[in-house]
Amino acid sequence: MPVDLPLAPKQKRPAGEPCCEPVVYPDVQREQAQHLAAVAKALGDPIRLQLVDVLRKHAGKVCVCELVPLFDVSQPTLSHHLKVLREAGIVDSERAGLWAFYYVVPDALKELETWLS
Amino acid sequence: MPVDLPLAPKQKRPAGEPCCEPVVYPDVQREQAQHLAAVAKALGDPIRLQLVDVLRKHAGKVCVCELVPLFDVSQPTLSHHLKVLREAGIVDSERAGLWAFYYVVPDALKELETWLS
DNA sequence: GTACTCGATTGACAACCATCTATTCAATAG
DNA sequence: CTATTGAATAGATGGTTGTCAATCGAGTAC
Repeated sequence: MPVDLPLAPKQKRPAGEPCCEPVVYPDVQREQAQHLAAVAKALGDPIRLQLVDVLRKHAGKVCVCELVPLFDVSQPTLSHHLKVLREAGIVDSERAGLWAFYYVVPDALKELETWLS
Repeated sequence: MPVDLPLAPKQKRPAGEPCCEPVVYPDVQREQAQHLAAVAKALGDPIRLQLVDVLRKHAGKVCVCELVPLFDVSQPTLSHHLKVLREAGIVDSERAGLWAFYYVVPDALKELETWLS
């Protein structure tokens, strides 16, 4: 994840010259940044963040019917948020008859946590 | 941050009754979730995440003129992203003559990191 | 079978977002 | 003073997002 920008202070510079040479950003990092940002983006809604919070607290699988009454949004809206989290790879679901049970994918948040620390 | 959902399995239930009682979500947590989500949202763009990454790697303050050539976006667009990060409390800036130097606010990401772990 | 229930999907709509070009503002250089 | 420069702002635009009401599909209960 390191970048190694050649970061000269450049307090003063000659008038006509450019301020600094363009630095190539490694593509590997760019891809990882895209993934990290995608996870962060999925967490960037209060309802989704609380959903993840609830699911993580109850380490097991949680029925959607338990989740809906926790929030002041309609059932389709909550279903949409769960879909966003699923597509970001943060949660997954399992059906049992009529019910759907959601859970946090193990280590799905680890990469972001590592980057943050 | 704990939630303490009374999470009964509810494998089967009588037909007419509701699936589960509504559970009150503590308002304290709701506010914290809003803050955490705001920080995550600001990180939810690849360019902004890479900006934070660059600024964190170079523990000092970095001139905007160093940052612009790193990305394939115009200078106003980058300025916009820096503003978003500033308004989320993640970075701050300091002017020295014509130049503006940005840096990551110490511990700005700590709350999110703690929540993630 | 019919009636009902849970959850996902669809379609619509307003709000927001990332991006650009053009401009402005402040500071420096001459 | 004027010209130039680094960065922020304004305005426009196409795309995305959060939300809801309505509907659908699959499973269950009778």
